[in-house]
Amino acid sequence: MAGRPINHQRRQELLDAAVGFAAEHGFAEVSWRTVAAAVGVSPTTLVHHFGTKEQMLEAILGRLRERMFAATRDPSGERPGLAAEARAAWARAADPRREPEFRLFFAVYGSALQAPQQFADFLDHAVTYWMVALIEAQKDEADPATAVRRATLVIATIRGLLLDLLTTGDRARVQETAEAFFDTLEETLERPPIH
Amino acid sequence: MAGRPINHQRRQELLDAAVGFAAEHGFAEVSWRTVAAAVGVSPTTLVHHFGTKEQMLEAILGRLRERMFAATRDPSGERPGLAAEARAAWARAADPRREPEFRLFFAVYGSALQAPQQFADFLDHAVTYWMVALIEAQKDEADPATAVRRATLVIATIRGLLLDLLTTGDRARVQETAEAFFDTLEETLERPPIH
DNA sequence: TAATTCCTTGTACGGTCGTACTAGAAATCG
DNA sequence: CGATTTCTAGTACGACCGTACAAGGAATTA
Repeated sequence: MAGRPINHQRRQELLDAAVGFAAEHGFAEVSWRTVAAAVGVSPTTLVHHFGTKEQMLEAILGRLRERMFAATRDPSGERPGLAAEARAAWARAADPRREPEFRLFFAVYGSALQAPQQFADFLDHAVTYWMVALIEAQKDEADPATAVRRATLVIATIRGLLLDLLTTGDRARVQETAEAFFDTLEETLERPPIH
Repeated sequence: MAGRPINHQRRQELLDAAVGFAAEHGFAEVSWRTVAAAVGVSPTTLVHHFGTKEQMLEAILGRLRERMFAATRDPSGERPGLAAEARAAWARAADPRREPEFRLFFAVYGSALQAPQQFADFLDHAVTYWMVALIEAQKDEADPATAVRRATLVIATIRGLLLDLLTTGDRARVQETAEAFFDTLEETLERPPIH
């Protein structure tokens, strides 16, 4: 009765390859034929696994979002303090090997047409995650309002510095700025203001 | 001898219309035919004024960059203090009416293929401008190194917050964070650290 | 007025795009 | 083995793309 089983792993392989191609050549270059040629399969094979091109783009975006979220989250699950965690997140994101990925991420980020809801959700998740981290960091004086503001500021700063890092040729300038920011963040959290 | 004079104003009109279309529909939708249909002229007319499509895209990017730089700079030329200036820059950039423009700006920002040098230069100009403003703000204790870091941080923060503003549905959260950031920036500049 | 140059338009060509259709090879179950 | 479903590949079709070419109307100078 039942025929050949569906090979889910095969789809993941093709998806990873498609993400790699998109990160390297940009979204504008993504087509059935170009991706197929780069991967080494027939265009029809990609159509068979993804359905339509829009579905393939959504799949690429979804996987890209997963990687971005994994990059900004501490994989160990430990909470050595907010400043340290922010520092680690920066170090992970500022990895030059991730540059093509982040380029593609930001390119899609600004686009109003490419699945904006997905990225809005992604951003909200990031804010929530950091807000929780911030509240846990300063356990006693947990003011939700300032925690949200600080989480928003940390995320925005890291993101803005990453944009700078992708654009400028002076990586050292951005790197030093990031370290200085984390230093002041550490001081602020260790010595909370009186008022 | 001489024939009909070149109408430079006509090109600017078409360019403005093209920028408006690109900001509204995104770069992916820009083609001779689509822009021509939106503007109300023949595709051949656009070809005549811009030459090739790549040149038209460059013209659009150049004009977009001009608007972005004008938006982040104080048109009055006065220097009421860095924090006030940063506040004004934020107010100008966070204008909801500019949202399509900024969307397009960030969409191109991350792209590695679309004239990256232009945007690298743009960023360097912005850093230089803010650095000068910072040094002038704290005239006596002018440390170039920290001035550059602070300029980088201010730019990155504003840019990151703008990205957040374009993505999230909670504008108030971002707005409050921005105001809090400018407050602390003001305090930091008025009361420089001892060390 | 005649010549010259710019502005605008229509048409046509080669190329790439997404997608549908057909068909053979591979793998699983009765 | 035979039936059934998945995987892969080839082909073809209509649509849009950027660009080149030809031609008529508009504006300026000699």
